[in-house]
Amino acid sequence: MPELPEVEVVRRGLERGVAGRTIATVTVSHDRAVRRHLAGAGDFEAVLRGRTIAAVRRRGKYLWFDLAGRDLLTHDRAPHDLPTHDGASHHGATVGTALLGHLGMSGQLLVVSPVKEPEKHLRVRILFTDGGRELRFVDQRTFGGLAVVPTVGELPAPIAHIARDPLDSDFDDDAFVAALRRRRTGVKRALLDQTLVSGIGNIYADESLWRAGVHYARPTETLPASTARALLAEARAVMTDALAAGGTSFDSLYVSVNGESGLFDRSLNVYGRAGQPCVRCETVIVRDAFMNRSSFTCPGCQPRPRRARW
DNA sequence: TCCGGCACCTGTACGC
DNA sequence: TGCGTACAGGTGCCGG
Repeated sequence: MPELPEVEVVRRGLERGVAGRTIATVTVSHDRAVRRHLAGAGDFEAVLRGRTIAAVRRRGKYLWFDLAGRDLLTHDRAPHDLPTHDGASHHGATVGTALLGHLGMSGQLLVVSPVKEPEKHLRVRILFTDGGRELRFVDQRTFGGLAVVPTVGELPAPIAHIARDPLDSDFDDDAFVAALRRRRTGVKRALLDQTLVSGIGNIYADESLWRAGVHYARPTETLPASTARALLAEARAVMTDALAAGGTSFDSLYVSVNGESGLFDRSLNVYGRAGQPCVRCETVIVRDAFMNRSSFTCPGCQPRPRRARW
């Protein structure tokens, strides 16, 4: 499942593979892949033609391509008419255009030869004017998607609410610790809230909690600041390690732009290890149902709080 | 405003 | 063999 380290690996590959190139044609073969592009698939294909990719950027698990050149989105409408996620206007702000993407559960952005056979779940194909390798969005479960959106300031408008991630140099540790302790929820639910801290998904939430010795159902308001700070440090460490290993992969659903899988799954200590002994204390790892998914914990290292909350 | 539950998807594994 | 069901889970929406 692509979380921050996996998305960053993909971003770096895309930066090398498509930055500076101009889009020739776009083909959408599954409308759901562009469902966030409200004007529809035909418009999506049309507005991208002739645009040059200036840079490939990321916040949390979102990726976007900054588009240079003429600004089709602002051509016919004044900047203050541009919609945002909350309906707010941004009169006077710097407005640009970006191709925004999210990999969802199973999305892949591949840079491949135009003569390569189409993948079974190929959803969007982007060809470039130089005739070189093309960009493909492949997504089995179609939780991911692409959209052409306005950028306001440094961010695409639809993701203005996404918090910085722990690997971002401008991430504010003190503000995070304070905000986490103000919440009235379970600590894992808070870690998965992308408006509080971005980039953490189910795998790295479980790994971070295990490293910090905190149970996922620990109420946030009972966390001492020192524990909250330690948890953040572990989240940062586990994602840094995963990034260095090229990301985590359990199967072929997560791959880099070259189609290669990461190796970090060999380094996971608790996620997916139900029934196996904890590498730290040898207590058997357990799996609990949580938020319609799974939580893996070591009952020895991460005792369940008396007052659990999730 | 904050919090929790759930729909959205498809391929795979497993039990009967 | 074939069918039904559980499971994987990030995000956004909606109701309380």
